[in-house]
This record gives sequence, structure tokens and C-alpha cells, in this order.
Amino acid sequence: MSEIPLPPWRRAVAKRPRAAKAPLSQDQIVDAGLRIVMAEGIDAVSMRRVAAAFDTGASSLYAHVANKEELLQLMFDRICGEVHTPEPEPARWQEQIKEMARDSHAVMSRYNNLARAALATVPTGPNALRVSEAMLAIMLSAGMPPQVAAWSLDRLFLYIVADAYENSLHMENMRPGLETREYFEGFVTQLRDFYGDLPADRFPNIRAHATTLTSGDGDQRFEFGLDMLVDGLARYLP
Amino acid sequence: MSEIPLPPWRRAVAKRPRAAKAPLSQDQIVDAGLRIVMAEGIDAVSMRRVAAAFDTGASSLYAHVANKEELLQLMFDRICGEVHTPEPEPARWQEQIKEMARDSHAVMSRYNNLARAALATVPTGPNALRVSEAMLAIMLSAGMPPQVAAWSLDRLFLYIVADAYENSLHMENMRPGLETREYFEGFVTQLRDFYGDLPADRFPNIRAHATTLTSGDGDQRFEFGLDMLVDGLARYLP
DNA sequence: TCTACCGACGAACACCGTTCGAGTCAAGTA
DNA sequence: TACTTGACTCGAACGGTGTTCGTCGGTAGA
Repeated sequence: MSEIPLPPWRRAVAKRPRAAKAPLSQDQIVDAGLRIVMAEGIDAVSMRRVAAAFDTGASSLYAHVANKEELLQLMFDRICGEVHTPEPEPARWQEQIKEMARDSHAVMSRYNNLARAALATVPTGPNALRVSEAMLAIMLSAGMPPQVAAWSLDRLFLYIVADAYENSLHMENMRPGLETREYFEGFVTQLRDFYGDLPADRFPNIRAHATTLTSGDGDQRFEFGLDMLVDGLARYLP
Repeated sequence: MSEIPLPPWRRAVAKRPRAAKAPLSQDQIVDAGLRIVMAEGIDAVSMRRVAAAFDTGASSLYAHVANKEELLQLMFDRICGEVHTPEPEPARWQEQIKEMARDSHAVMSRYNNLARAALATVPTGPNALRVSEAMLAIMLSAGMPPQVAAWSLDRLFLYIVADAYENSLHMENMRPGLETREYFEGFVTQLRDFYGDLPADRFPNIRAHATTLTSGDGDQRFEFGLDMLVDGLARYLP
């Protein structure tokens, strides 16, 4: 497998040949971080907490990882490996784009709010690149102009990541006892009543459409925005 | 001006009648927070830092603000007051939607990464509601089905906020010495070279279109995504 | 066998959000 | 007028955070 050069702005912290046999490794650290993020969310991921998984102090991690930000980036790229990348079939490019978007969205939702790591910088890890390459291939093979494909890729991932991140932030406010479903229903009910009680002189439309505004779950809304984007994209086909 | 009821899930911390004349007030606290966010970014906004503007300790703030999260929400709603809300002109609804989107985006970009506060919860402050109401009015007056208008509103704001937030996170990584322009150019150059040096067997499309992928500044990309969304939206008009 | 040197790791630094409890002072009441 | 009440201020403290520093130990190469 060919080598990917390191992105130039990342400190080459791990490129020195490790001399002693190490009880710690970057992979293990990323594993531990992912275990914590799945169990307790990203706010539980602290350097001390990750180090505690190896019965050591936080400072031990800094030999393998430049800082917390880099650790989160590595964790994000790891989960990008779970996204499937189909072979392009130009005839059904729209459906393929949507499939990849749904898959990416599902993966990022599975790992709580790790999506923020993707918002913070341009993902340059091998797995993230693999996903981008596949999406680009689908659009180009469908005959999309390169500039349109390039920018669409950017905007689509922004949308996917932002939606996953927003959902994860909402989950964070959830009381630990409640189920996701009943928390969500209670939230929607409160919001609908709040909209319905707004003064009619200043907010006639929000008030009148309180029910419509609060209808639809996260998946329906994600799908609706995805349709908007892909429909808007299809207009650029020659 | 008619009263907006408090959203039910917010602790009614400020609804008690304040008896003594207060040297501190919620408005002043929000002002101080905004001053800090403009000067040094949202990460510089801490309860101690805000309190220091009044020569006091952090605990003094908790009489006027439930916690930091509420303070950020209040700050966000304050800046929403700077967004212009035009009267609907059905004939040019698309342009009006884009104008409001650009205006909202510009306001949120002006105040560094305060946009995250908007991602965290559904904005229910008076100014945020005013903006939503105006956008809803434009779409409904153009003949858009209510359900489409409702979900579009949600998706459009997600897009606006996410783009502003992403940009602000990039700004955060900037070295303090550099100008925004030269930092951005250096970043793009590095990224283009990185893409161009990728192995051709695994990433042929990214490698071949390295220049195209990295072309266009933040405004162009925002505008492109906005076009995608609004074009996709226009298809729902009867 | 000796000597570098890399990695582990405890301690410390400078922060953070929030809580607690004592003190202060104006307004309402007897 | 005297007393009580209660909101507000605010120093101190608690339990966290990311990161740095300096020491120490053990392995690899000479």
C-alpha cells in the first residue's frame, strides 16, 4: 500500500524511530479514546482519562500525540474507516451520493460529538481522504464539472458534519435517566407549545405553524436538506 | 411591545423582582462578554474574565445568569439583533433569502465563533425569533408549502451557522502575528501541495484536481452552497 | 561494559465552571 | 423607629482541565 505523506502543518511527532519497546502506542491511545467517546461522549475524553486506561498519567501520552487536538483528529480519521466507498455507477450518481452521505452521517452519529474534530480542520487522514476520493469519483464519473464537484464535496461534508455535531450537542443536554426517544418527544412538545404561545402580532408565522415547524425527526430533516443540496447540484450537469 | 414568554426549559432565574439597585445587570454582563468575544474570541470568554470587567469575582455573575451556557445564548441573541429583516417581496424571494443568509453569516462571522452557541440549542431569544419569522414570511409569501418552508428554515440556518463556526475555528488556529489573508494563502498552498503529492494509485481524483479542490475563498464557497440549497428549494414551488 | 537517549511519569502551573457561606445593605413591616 | 427579610456581592474553595518540566529507568548501539 502506497504511503501518504504527512500533512505539512502537522508536527512530525511520531516519525522518529521508536527505540525501546513501548507499552504505549498511538493506536492504543486512539482506541482508548474511542472507547471513552462511545461510552460517555466527547466531553469525557480528557488526557487524564485516556491515560487512566493505561494506569498512568496524562503526560505519558505526549510522547505519542502532539496534543489533545491531534488525538481527536486521529480518532476522527479512525472512524472514517467505517464509511463504505462504492464503485461509481454514473447512471445513479445522485443515489450514490446520498448513500455515502447517509453512511457518513450514521458513522459520525454513532461516535457522539467527535464530528467537531472534523469541523475544526480539513481532514487529511488516510481514511478521510479515501471517503473524499470516492465521493469525488462518483460526481466526476457522472460528468460533473470539476470545480462544481470540488465545491460540492466541501459543502456536502460541511452539511453532514454539522448536522451530526448539532445532534450530538442536543444529546449532551439530555438528562442521563431518560431514553433518547422520550427526551426528544418532550423537547418537541415544549418547543411547539412555546411557539404556539408567542405573541401573534410579532410572530404570526411562527405561531401559526408551530406544529409544522416542530414536526419531523432528525433523520427526516437530514434527508430533506440532503435532497435540497443534491437537487441543487444536479442543475450543474451539462 | 408584546412580551415573549420564557422557553419552559430555561430556569427562570431573572424573573424575580430585583429589589436593591444593582451595580450589575444582565445587559451589562452580556455587553462585557461580547466585548471579549470580539477582541479575543470565544475561548477567552470565561466567567472569571467577564467578571473581571467589573472588578469582581466570577460568582457575582451567577445572580444574573444561570450559568455560562445561558450567558452564551444571551450573547448570541444580542447579535441576532444586527440582522436585517426585509418586507417580503414574493417576486424576488430567492434573492431575499440569500440576502438574509449573507447578512446572518456576516453578523456571525463578525463575532468570532459565537456561532457555536446557536448550534448547541434551538435559539429562542427574541432577536433570533425575529430573524426566523422574517425568513419564514419570505418563503410563505412566495407560495412555498408550510412544511417545506419550515424544514428549509432549519436547514438554511444550520448551513449558515455551521459555515461561520467552521471558519471561526480555522481562524483560531492562526498564528497571532499573521494577517488573515496571508495565513489563508499559505494554508491553501500547503493543502494544494499535499493533495498534489498524494499517491496516484489510491487518490487519482484528489491528486489530479488538487488546484480545483483548493480554489475559491470562504465567501465563494458559502455562496456556492447557498445556491445549491436555494436551487434545491425552488423545485418545491407549485 | 559503558554511554547515550527515548519514553514513562509524578509534580506543578495556570487556568476553568460552579458552589458555599458569610457579609452588606435597601425595602417592607410591626 | 426597630426589626426582619431577602436579594446581591464576593472571597474561598472544590474538583476538574491541558500542558510543561525534570527526573528516572531501561534498552540499543559502540
